[in-house]
Amino acid sequence: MAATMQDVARLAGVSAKTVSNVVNSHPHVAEATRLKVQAAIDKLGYELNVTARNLRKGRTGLIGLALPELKLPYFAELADSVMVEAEKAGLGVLIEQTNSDRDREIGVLHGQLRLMTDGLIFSPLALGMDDIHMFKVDFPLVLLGERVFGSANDHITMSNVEAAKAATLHLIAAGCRRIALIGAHPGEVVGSAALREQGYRAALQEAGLPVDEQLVRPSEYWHRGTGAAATDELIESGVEFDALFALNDALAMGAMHSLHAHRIDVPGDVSVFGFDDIEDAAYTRPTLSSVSPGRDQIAREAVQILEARVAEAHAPFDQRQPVHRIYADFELVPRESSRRPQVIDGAAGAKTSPAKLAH
Amino acid sequence: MAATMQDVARLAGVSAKTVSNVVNSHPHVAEATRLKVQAAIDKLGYELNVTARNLRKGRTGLIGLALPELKLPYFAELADSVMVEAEKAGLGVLIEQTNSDRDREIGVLHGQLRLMTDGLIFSPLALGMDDIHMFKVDFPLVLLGERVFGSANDHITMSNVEAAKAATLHLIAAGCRRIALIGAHPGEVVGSAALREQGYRAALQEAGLPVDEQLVRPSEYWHRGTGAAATDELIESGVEFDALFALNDALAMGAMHSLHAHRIDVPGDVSVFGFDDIEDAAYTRPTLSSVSPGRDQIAREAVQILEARVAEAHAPFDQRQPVHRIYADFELVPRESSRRPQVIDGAAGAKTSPAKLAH
DNA sequence: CATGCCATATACATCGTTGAAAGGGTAGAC
DNA sequence: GTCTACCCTTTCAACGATGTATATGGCATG
Repeated sequence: MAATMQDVARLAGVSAKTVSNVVNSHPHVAEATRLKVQAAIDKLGYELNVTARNLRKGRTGLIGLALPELKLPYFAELADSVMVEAEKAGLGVLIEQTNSDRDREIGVLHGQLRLMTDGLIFSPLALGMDDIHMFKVDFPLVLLGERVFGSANDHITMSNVEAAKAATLHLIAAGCRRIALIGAHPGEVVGSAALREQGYRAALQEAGLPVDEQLVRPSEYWHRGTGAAATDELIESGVEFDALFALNDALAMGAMHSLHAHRIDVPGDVSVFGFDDIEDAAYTRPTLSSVSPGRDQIAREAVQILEARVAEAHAPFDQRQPVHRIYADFELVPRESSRRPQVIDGAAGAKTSPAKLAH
Repeated sequence: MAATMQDVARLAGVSAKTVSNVVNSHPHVAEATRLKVQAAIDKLGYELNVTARNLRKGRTGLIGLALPELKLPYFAELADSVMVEAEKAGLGVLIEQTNSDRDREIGVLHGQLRLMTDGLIFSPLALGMDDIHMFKVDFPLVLLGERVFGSANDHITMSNVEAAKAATLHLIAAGCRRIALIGAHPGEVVGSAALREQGYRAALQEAGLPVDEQLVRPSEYWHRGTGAAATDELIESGVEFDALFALNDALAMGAMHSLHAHRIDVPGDVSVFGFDDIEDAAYTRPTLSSVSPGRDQIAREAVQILEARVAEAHAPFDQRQPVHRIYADFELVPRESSRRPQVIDGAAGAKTSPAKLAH
């Protein structure tokens, strides 16, 4: 059986509380006592029982992170960033995958695991504006993404409209005139798809270009396979286009796959722009232009806000911070896939000095 | 303040233990009582305090998963599989990233987070045979990977030698005669690199082909960037080769990037075979042949063994299971990158019916 | 010399739950 | 009518740590 503080105390000839004081580097502990206790700890191989401490303190030192799927590179990278930030704050991260499933997303808010955490960072993909009441919970909750607006939760998102507009304008500046959109969610009002499409339309309008609805291609899921399928359909429909703006990088990668299979050259015949700037983007062929969404900033703010909420959970209501609503900065990262045809030089391109387009 | 069992008990007019019995679906609870208690629970919005239960039960219901980096697709997919398995067993997963850093890997075995878990699944990349004593710990620990053999821990790995041999033989069967190896770790005796290289050499020998040491290219890290760099060097060295066997898919993707930049056609001029069969492999251009390492099986066995160890932790020593040493099955997944030149048809290839080469 | 302060250490209750053991009641067996 | 058996429920004492209040002794202050 593992040793307890009592065991250590007995061996060191002090009280359990003194052992506790040593372990927690309490200020007023005599050096001699500290050494005695430390010796006893080492001898017994004592390890603090964190569960007992948690019970006493009413906190677990863990935060939850609920996201659709770790396999999706964007979320793997987000999880990475969140874990790095959490570690700085001395917190552990309990990850839950929702698979974008409605029931699982609800489960995240009420399940067993939730009870083991002090708070939750949640990136919903299935729950939306209609479910806003579900986010009224009595534990610290920070929402990420674009599914929900106007709830009473802290919320971190990015400037989707502006970012999509900037990406589209970049394609226009490169000479593209018939820019297809891959990954639309028709009928959606909020959500990444709707907002990015909005930015796309705004850019066309600003440039005085018409929107051809045939170029707006829906795709419910944003995976490589669906991106390839949507592009196949677009090509087979016979509609002309000279650029593709994919609403995320996975779609873009699938699209490039499809273009290649149809012997359409990127960027010679068609330029491609993605969204998320996942690490893969620098290694596709050709390298993929994309929008970098400020992942680190999102993770940092999310953890910091959550931490502050956990800390104030036991404070009087009137001392609490107002609800945060944060828009993370973005950057355009142009790479080979969106070069003007005449500028192609075939060189392998890593991230080129990105146009900083701070919000 | 959150309600406790006492509060519920008072409201329902029963004892706290009865509330506990209801919450835990204890067999002998009168239906009337159950309803009374349930009503009180609903009315108060009572939620079980998991920490208190954990303290009482001496278990946390969490397992640790220590891996190098979630951003590496292989580990993201592994984490996914582990979480799915853990959920089936009613366990949560606390992920820690080591970044292949020695101190961090040691920290994983002794840090704060470890104390919050019932056991650990650990895939070390920095610690090796010299550190075998470190794995002698008094909590359930399942090791993954090829860094350590012969320790007294449960250990799950794959048949690296056989898998690498099969992949190399596949290239040979496709007509390749000068097969370069990317990602070697010279001097290493165990570890994925050493074992896979061993399989590579075995295949060449079996086919009666000589090993040209100039074709064995080292690369300490197995990332896309290093794969590209190693391939650049290989090309610039002027050594002839007609195939590349990359020791993981990231290296392979980097290699294909480099080959493309040098206008070398895959598989026309050079065939490429990777290792790990990450999801990306089906979407590279050309699609990447790879070895599928039985990730799901690894995850399943790891969680099941760990769970069994946790369960028997309080059992007498003589009733414990012997140490497990499991070799997961693998499969070859040939795709476009290793087709014989004359067989190329340019079609987009998803996972083609893979040659099952069970171990 | 009395007073108060500070550093140090302790005793005790407590966080919220559950296992063990025991109590009360009803029903069927003899 | 008593006994046994079983169902349902309760009481009590943990699990292992820490906050609060308190005790002790030394030292400085007035």
